[in-house]
Amino acid sequence: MKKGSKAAGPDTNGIPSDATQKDARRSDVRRKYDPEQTKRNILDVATQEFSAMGLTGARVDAIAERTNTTKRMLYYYFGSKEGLYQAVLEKVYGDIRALEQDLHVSELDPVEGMRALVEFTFDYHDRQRDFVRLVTIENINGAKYVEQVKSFKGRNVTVIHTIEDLLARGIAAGKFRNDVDAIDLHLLISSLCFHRVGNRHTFGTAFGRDPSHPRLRARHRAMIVDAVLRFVRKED
Amino acid sequence: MKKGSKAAGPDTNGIPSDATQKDARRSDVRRKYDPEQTKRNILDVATQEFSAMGLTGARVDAIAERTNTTKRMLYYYFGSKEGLYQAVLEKVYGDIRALEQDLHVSELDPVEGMRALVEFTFDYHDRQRDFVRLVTIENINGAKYVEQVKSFKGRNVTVIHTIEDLLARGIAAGKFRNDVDAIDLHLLISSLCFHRVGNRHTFGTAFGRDPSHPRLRARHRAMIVDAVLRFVRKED
Amino acid sequence: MKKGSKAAGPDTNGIPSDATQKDARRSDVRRKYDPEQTKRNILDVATQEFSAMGLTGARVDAIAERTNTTKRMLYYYFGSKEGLYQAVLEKVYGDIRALEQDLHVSELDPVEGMRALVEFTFDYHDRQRDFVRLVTIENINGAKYVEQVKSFKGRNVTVIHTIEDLLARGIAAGKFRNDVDAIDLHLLISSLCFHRVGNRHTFGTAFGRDPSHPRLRARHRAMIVDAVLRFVRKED
Amino acid sequence: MKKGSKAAGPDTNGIPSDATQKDARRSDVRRKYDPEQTKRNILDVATQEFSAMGLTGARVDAIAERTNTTKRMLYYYFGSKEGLYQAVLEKVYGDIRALEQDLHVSELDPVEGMRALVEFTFDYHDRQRDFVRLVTIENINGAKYVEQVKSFKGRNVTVIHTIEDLLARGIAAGKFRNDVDAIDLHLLISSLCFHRVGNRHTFGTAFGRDPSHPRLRARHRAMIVDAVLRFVRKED
DNA sequence: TATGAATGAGGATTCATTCAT
DNA sequence: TATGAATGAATCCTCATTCAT
Repeated sequence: MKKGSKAAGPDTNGIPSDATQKDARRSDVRRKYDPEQTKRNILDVATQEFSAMGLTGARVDAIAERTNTTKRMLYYYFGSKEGLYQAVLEKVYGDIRALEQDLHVSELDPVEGMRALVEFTFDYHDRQRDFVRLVTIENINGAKYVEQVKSFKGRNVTVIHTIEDLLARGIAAGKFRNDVDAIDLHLLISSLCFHRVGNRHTFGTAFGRDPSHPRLRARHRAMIVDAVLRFVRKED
Repeated sequence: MKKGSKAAGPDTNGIPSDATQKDARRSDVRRKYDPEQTKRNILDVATQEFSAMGLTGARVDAIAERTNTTKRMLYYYFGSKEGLYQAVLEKVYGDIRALEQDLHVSELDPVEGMRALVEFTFDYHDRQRDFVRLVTIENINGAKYVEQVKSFKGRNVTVIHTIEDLLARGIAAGKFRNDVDAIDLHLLISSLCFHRVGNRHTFGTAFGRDPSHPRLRARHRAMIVDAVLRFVRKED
Repeated sequence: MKKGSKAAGPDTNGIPSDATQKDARRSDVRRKYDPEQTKRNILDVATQEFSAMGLTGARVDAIAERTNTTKRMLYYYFGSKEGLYQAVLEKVYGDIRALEQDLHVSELDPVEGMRALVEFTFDYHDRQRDFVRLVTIENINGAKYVEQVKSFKGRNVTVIHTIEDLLARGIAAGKFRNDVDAIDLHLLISSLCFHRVGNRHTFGTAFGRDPSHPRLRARHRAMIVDAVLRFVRKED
Repeated sequence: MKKGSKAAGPDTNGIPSDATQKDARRSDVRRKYDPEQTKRNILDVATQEFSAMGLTGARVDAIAERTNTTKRMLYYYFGSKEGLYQAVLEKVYGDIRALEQDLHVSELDPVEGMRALVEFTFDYHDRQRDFVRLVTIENINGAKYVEQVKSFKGRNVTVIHTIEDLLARGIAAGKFRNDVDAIDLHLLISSLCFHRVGNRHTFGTAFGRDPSHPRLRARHRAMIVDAVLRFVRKED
């Protein structure tokens, strides 16, 4: 009984993975030799498998099987299972970074900007489960692989700058307290957005509530925004 | 050469694991056949290995090697790798439950009680990394095994009761707002306490800060208490 | 078409290998659990395969197949293909060393002692083709593995001592010249005994003569003894 | 990571290989399509790889990588790995043959001629390590491929003729004994010249002496000449 | 209760070679 | 003539588990 070769894996339970195969086929013409497509296809399937099964749990055979190509190509392009895993991390971190470009928080008033940032963070984690899971998996690996991902550090620097800017403007406007560290605040926001996604299975089992249910989701979103704004607000 | 047989594993980086082997030898007399001791010994080693490597990453051979006994005994007592993993979960959830008994929050004033609860939750997660890791791992497994752990559901019910009591008394005392759901609040507290431990590796890599450093630890503790209290406080 | 799984391999052409399987079965009772026998059996088969195919050419599957046990045991006892190869080297060097003990050259008159040493060296190389081949293979590997073989260095020291003793006594007796270095002489003797075995295939192809044919063998033996004695003899 | 792709391989330890790549580029004009140059380039690289790693140990990918062209060309010109190996043998045997033309032993007095022949043989083996290694490798292959090399047999016939001529003239001059077989003598000379090169790694490991060191080299050369002359000399 | 030996099924990786352009 | 992409068949190795004592 090959565990990894079944269609889904433990975590996907019905909800389609973020990495859709649609992308891999977007060109109308299905050319036979298309390295970019081949790589993308492998990467998408691998993202699913690694995020569903972890690094050790993932099966190279299972990945290859769901690919349009063969196992050999996986090694041809990515060298090893670990190389493929790293490429997945790279892609996933690149994706979130690209999205964050569109958030023009600096143009908003500090309170609204903070709200927008939290909502974006919330929405991103809520939707990009693969991302959340891969981060979780990296922490089990002791962040061994993410260290080598170029887009990783850069991404975090950007976020901190955004938060620093918001805090500074909020303080200047007399809205925010002046004793909050930007990195600490980022940790706080991340915690709130990450945990309910990453640990939703134990949460669901414990309380019979699926935190990804739309109603709960909306409530959590509001709660988290509220909690963050209360936290940074200057009290008289 | 053998990956799993090295003393530590990816996550322990210097800090001794919670499951010390000392416990397994606490009786002065080393009797020749002591099933209970044997089982405890296996369980302690397994806790380290599973929490360090994950379910799929853990190696039965590696566990057996660091045990005072042989691999056969592991199967004799726990039936299979999964059985052993489940026994580890069972033990770990039992431990936290035992500790929570000592928290007599109901005897404190609601604000102080809330502070005490948050601090307890913070300290527990901060110290019991194995617990945090195993919860993480369970979420990668889709909470498949924790569902069968008896002490699991009970534990959560207790926590919610504690929070409901605190909220009710805080509302009655005019200190807490009355629109907070107990389970949501539990999730919020958990998020803040869990994330910084569970994801400390990626956090450390991203920001060059180790969240388990004493100074940072103290600041986080205060911040989280502050954030929770601000969140539940009734505003005029 | 599995190259390595055919009974013999390129070099054995009909002549039984030195490592007979007979040894592995010498106890009348074929016990089911006999680690020593299992190891010996694997080692014997591996000696054949490695000496016939080289380190890279040898196939672990082929070795396992001709064994009384499974491939897994090979890894159980020897860890890896390279580990097994090294164990083979160890055994083969141990064998020759054991044999050399029986040569009591020091009890003979220097000329007769030298003759005996050369004849022994000749006979050993002539018979132990596996040894010769494995040395050859090691030289292709850059002597990478033999360096770690304990019995290797010791063996060579012994030979040099023997030669030094013979030379000294021969010089004292006015029979040998006094300008011969022992290691150089050892190299000379080895060259003559080794080459005709190690390179007998190209030699056979080139001249249509099989140097292992009994008649040729005897002539070579006499020639080599003659050449060595002429080389060391003191001329008037 | 890729074993075979490193510049050298196990045996070259610092000393440049005989098959320099310079040759492949000797024409000033680098024409775009130059089949001869491409072939020569492949052959040179292949000589290095095969002589360093053996037939099974050599990697087609490694060869292709160090080539100015692609793997496909390798198959285009040589058909298969074995075909390429055979072409390398062919080239290497052609080289030695060409050199031997320059030795005009027949014009020398028999003793001097014999000395010249031995010195030439010594020098050739000493310098052409690739040749020595490839012969060694062929013997591991059971001389399977060299049999099909045209220049092979011819070369050997020539050498024997030379030796026969020297012996005959030496006997006629009363300098050489008359009971030496030309092929046996060739074997003896080859042994002495070949062994110290082919087995220099195990020799070096065993005695801490590198036989290719200039001082040792000179001494060996003299010793071998001496040994051969003593062997053929007519005694009174 | 305890143990070293043994194993089948699977798992990652590499190989020489061929295809489409 | 030349090339990057693609591949099936091995090849080495590991895993959780069971057997015989």
